[in-house]
Amino acid sequence: MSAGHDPFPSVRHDHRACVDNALHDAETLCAAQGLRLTPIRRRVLELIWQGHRPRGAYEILEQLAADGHKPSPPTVYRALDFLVEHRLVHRVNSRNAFVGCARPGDPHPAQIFICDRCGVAVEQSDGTLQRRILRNAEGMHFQVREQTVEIAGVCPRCTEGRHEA
Amino acid sequence: MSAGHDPFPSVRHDHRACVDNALHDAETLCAAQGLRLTPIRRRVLELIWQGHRPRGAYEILEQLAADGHKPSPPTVYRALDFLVEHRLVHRVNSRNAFVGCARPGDPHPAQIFICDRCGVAVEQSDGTLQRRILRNAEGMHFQVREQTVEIAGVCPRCTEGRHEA
DNA sequence: GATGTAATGTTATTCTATTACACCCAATCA
DNA sequence: TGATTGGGTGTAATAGAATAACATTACATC
Repeated sequence: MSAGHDPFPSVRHDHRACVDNALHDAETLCAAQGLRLTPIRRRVLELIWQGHRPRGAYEILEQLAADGHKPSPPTVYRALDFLVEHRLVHRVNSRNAFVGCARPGDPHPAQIFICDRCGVAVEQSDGTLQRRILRNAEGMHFQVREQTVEIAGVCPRCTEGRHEA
Repeated sequence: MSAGHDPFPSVRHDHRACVDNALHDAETLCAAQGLRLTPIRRRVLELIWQGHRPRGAYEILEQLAADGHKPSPPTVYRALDFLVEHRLVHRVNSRNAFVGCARPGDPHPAQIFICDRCGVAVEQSDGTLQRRILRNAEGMHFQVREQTVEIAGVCPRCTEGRHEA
């Protein structure tokens, strides 16, 4: 993995470590909160972390099928609901897809940058930006429940012409 | 329409004026740019403006059916594509729906606030917020193409207990 | 009228998500 | 013990959102 473009990872980098960390974090978090990281939930999380690009529910479903037994949609959506609810993954609304959360369990809303070319998504959590949104909401007496901030464009790696998709 | 909670309109307010303005603006804009506001496009825009709540494509389709002839999905999606492309309506990604644009033709990205209870959506265009996003993107050498900023919560009218849904 | 392009019509299909109901299993308690 | 309960999963059917591919029509221009 070459340097210089962090935090944008190469779409091809070896991220066994990412997966391992994510699973470890998830186990710690679930243990701490008395949540059940069942085999299905764990496997879905693992599959999502196979890359840094958001994955659709049916894409995950196909991958689960490769394990030998193809579950039906509700099974996958239930696992995803669990993972989203407990902040282990983010839903990417602009793509109807799901991506691993960089700060599992942390309730901070994130801004997600998604590359149109390689598909890699990276999250940020800019407190200033977030406070600005809350301030604007307050200004109109709007009570915020949830924020969706997604930015599509071209990541630094792809800008340089070495499209890695 | 009672005062005190602008810019959040009542879900029940009489907005013939909103619709009329929107259609008038659209006609002006299309004339100026040599675009064709065909009957279908015009009707779809009109239906979207029937309220301040985002509408799904199939909801629009049903309403078109009431006109006597039920078009097929591509027809509606094409009209929506046109309206979105020329900034007459916004796509609300978090709902897979469409809402009238308050500043038709203006290329400024908007932040959309959507009430969970009454469904009303209001847009804002905070330059400071937007610049902050662009700055963050620059910081990671990310070239922005499109921003999605959608905030879900409860609008002032619904907060007061007089849910208007 | 012939031509080229934009717009619409039509059919089928793909992708995304949920409803409703059955079943299993482990924890709890009468 | 066994009855109950609740969470998790299995299954079938369906709803909802979006697009592909191709045919046809409308319209401006030459």
